[in-house]
Amino acid sequence: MAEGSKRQARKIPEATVARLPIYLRSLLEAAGDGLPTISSERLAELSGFNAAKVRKDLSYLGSYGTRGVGYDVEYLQYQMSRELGLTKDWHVVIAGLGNLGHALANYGGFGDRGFPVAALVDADPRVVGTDINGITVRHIDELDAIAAESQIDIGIIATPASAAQEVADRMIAAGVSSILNFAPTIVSVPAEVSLRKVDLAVELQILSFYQQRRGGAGSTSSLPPETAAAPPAG
Amino acid sequence: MAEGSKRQARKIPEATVARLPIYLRSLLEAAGDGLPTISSERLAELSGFNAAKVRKDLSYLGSYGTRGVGYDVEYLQYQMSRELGLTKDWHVVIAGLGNLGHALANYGGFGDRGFPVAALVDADPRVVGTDINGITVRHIDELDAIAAESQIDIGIIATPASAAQEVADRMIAAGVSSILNFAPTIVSVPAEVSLRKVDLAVELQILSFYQQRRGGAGSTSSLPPETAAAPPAG
DNA sequence: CGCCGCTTGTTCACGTGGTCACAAGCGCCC
DNA sequence: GGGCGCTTGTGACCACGTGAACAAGCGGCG
Ligand SMILES: NC(=O)c1ccc[n+]([C@@H]2O[C@H](COP(=O)([O-])OP(=O)(O)OC[C@H]3O[C@@H](n4cnc5c(N)ncnc54)[C@H](O)[C@@H]3O)[C@@H](O)[C@H]2O)c1
Ligand SMILES: NC(=O)c1ccc[n+]([C@@H]2O[C@H](COP(=O)([O-])OP(=O)(O)OC[C@H]3O[C@@H](n4cnc5c(N)ncnc54)[C@H](O)[C@@H]3O)[C@@H](O)[C@H]2O)c1
Repeated sequence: MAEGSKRQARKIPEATVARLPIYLRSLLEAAGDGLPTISSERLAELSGFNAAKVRKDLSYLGSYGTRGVGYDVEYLQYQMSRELGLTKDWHVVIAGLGNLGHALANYGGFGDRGFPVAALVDADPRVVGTDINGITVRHIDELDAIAAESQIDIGIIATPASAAQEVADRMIAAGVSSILNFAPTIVSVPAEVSLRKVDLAVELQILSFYQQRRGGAGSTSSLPPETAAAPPAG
Repeated sequence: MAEGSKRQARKIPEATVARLPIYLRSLLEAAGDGLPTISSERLAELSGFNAAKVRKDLSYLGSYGTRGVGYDVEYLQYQMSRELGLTKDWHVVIAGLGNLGHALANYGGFGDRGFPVAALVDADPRVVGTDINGITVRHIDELDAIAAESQIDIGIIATPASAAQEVADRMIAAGVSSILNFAPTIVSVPAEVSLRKVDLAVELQILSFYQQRRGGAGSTSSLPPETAAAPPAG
């Protein structure tokens, strides 16, 4: 790790990191339209942010733009992919093949974009052994063996909340250091493991909060157009 | 400030609003254990934040704690539910009954907690008319009629990205003012509509970024335990 | 009835993130 | 080759969110 020579040590703000994938997707769209370069203003339109933020975010990656012209779409795409670590495949394991796990396993959008599903695991003997999208579900006890067979980078938790912490612990023990949790519960992980969560119920309740504030309680169908109190439309 | 009769005018920070549902879930857990009161410290443990933040967040709701004792679990639960607008049911429509839409429609966790699925809509004639979890899928063209029959509060978009904007527009035209978007694309809505998005690909790419920074590129199985660079474990 | 320990509610200092504005720099055209 | 318009990159400023620290206040105990 003692590289030193590269001034790679730029620390990119967390908020910026979260926007990079959106920029990348917008660039893909622009490339599809055949545009050779793109301005920060146009990129802002496509990605839903404002131009100043776009420029500042991109400046963290380096000075890849040309004043008076804009950014070279293909080159910026490459640099951003590299920064996001998308030049290699990241192997994903999905734990819990119920409603949600099935949908995720059948979804083609992962493998397409550098996140191939490498394994599926469940604890239910009725599920273990079945095939989903060409992959055989194995027992979660085999997780260490699975990780030994092929590198597993990312674990997705789609089990009931009660099992989430245990599943996370097992993943970490098997060497997984990035986890995406769909179960509605708090999962604790050591500092060197990344954890992100997607929580449906939380999202709905946040929507509920702002809708109530707006007075959208349903009984009146006439909306007073004066009541502007809806922040989460960013 | 023209005082205003209600002191309801407290503006709760957006970041706090996003944590309220987590607190509420933690309170539910505490109530299940039969605890009459809970301290900010204990609530912080359960919800995964720190005690100072918990106290500050709760103070936005009002002074519902007792110094030297803590917060009355049941009362705080009630106040928080009221603030989040959970004292009434919010009717949900799901658009797009593919992989993901099916999983969502079959999921029991919504109705349980005040978000009953009131309708399902799709554009594919092969899907329209089928029953999912006891609800018949209708054509998206009927959205206005559906909204006229029964109030629809929240729309969930689970269609391909290419259809997301159009579906959102139709929902808004039908009077829906809160939308949750699962499609990986930018959707624009007027200011008086709340929009939140859940984007799987973005989450995976964020994980990829931090894992690469940590040097977890897979070829070397020996992880230098010194490289701590994994913020998203909040 | 007064003291004491415990926990809240709030204040303050700090860091992060967002917005604005503008000089620097590039390409193009005359 | 010089000027000119356009767009980047960045520095300054402001708003928001976070974390620590502490006085205020409650209940209980002697
Ligand atoms: N289905 C949805 O649309 C949806 C929406 C939001 C959140 N969620 C959350 O996602 C999670 C999964 O939801 P679901 O509807 O698919 O649930 P589900 O009950 O249909 O499936 C859960 C699966 O996990 C397996 N499992 C249980 N314990 C396990 C363990 N210890 N190790 C490995 N596998 C185990 C079960 O065998 C089952 O196959 C839940 O936490 C749920 O709250 C689901
Ligand atoms: N399946 C997953 O696990 C998953 C994960 C992440 C993101 N997503 C995203 O969620 C969305 C849905 O994914 P999916 O796998 O369910 O796709 P899918 O193709 O299986 O289903 C899409 C459904 O939407 C319907 N539809 C198409 N156009 C429509 C329109 N104009 N109005 C109403 N309905 C319409 C289709 O008939 C189909 O039933 C996609 O945008 C996808 O990228 C899915």
